[in-house]
Amino acid sequence: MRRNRNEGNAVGGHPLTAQRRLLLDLLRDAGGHVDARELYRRAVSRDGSVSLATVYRSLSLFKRLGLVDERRLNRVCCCYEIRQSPEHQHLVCRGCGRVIEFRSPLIGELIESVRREHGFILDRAELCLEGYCPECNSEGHAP
Amino acid sequence: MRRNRNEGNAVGGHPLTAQRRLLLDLLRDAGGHVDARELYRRAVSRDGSVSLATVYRSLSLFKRLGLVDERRLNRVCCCYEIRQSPEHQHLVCRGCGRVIEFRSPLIGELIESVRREHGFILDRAELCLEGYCPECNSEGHAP
DNA sequence: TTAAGTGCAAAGGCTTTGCAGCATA
DNA sequence: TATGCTGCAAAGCCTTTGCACTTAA
Repeated sequence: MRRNRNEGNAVGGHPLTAQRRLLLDLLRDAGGHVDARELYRRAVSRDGSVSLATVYRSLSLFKRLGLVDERRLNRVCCCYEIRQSPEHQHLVCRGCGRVIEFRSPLIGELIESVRREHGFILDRAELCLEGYCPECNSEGHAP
Repeated sequence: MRRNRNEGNAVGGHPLTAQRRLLLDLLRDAGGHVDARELYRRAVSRDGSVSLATVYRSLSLFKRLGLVDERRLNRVCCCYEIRQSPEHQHLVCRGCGRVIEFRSPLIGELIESVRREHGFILDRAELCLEGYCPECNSEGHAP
């Protein structure tokens, strides 16, 4: 893919090239939990000439601009997701591998209590809960 | 280091070799937050012939046996720590990099609420809070 | 012309694995 | 002897980086 003309909107002062637009679209469609490799695969299937380096560089830019969040949902690699309005956390099922998003007011309370007790100003809270979902529990997949 | 005679206690049915004993000692002394590379450096300084492969293999064994916990405190590598009685979580300062352990009853409440609302049985909760500690805040290191 | 984005390939860093040798039972 | 641990080296992955080319202002 040769770089196309700036496609209208810029992102944080950086031109929205065709590659960046494609990657942002894919991230939006994915609705979260895509790793760089998978994003690259999807990008290539739409445009065979996108490079993996551009995927990483774009993700790095999106992170800096606060457009996407980087999460560690497994041991090996990072997952990326479009930043959404409500703060949310993840539940990972060790049995079937699926990831569920959830929200809880307790997270906010926790952050506030840490600020009160330790004087920390927090700008990022990442909570990863692992266990077994109801289905895997009932089917005896849990150990 | 040639393998020494089993030094008394076995760990989970596996012999406590000199290497494993050394690594467990170092993990205990470290009191948490050591990555594999650092553990390897410390091990080598006490015994020049320990290999990095043994460090990883031992850590993997310790994890399986539940002796150590693996944490992701930064983007790059894992940290390991001896499993301690009280559940605790980590506060990471983005300014000076120091890591503070803390406990909160809210974590337990959170796990219970997830069980109630989603039916998940959780066996691992990893919370990583990032921000700026009081010192870095007052010195203006925070952005 | 200048600054910045891209693709390609190579390199970097962390982790795992294959293999042969040796120790323990 | 048989099993399992170790060191060494190589390979595997994920991610970053150097370079030359191209594009847009």
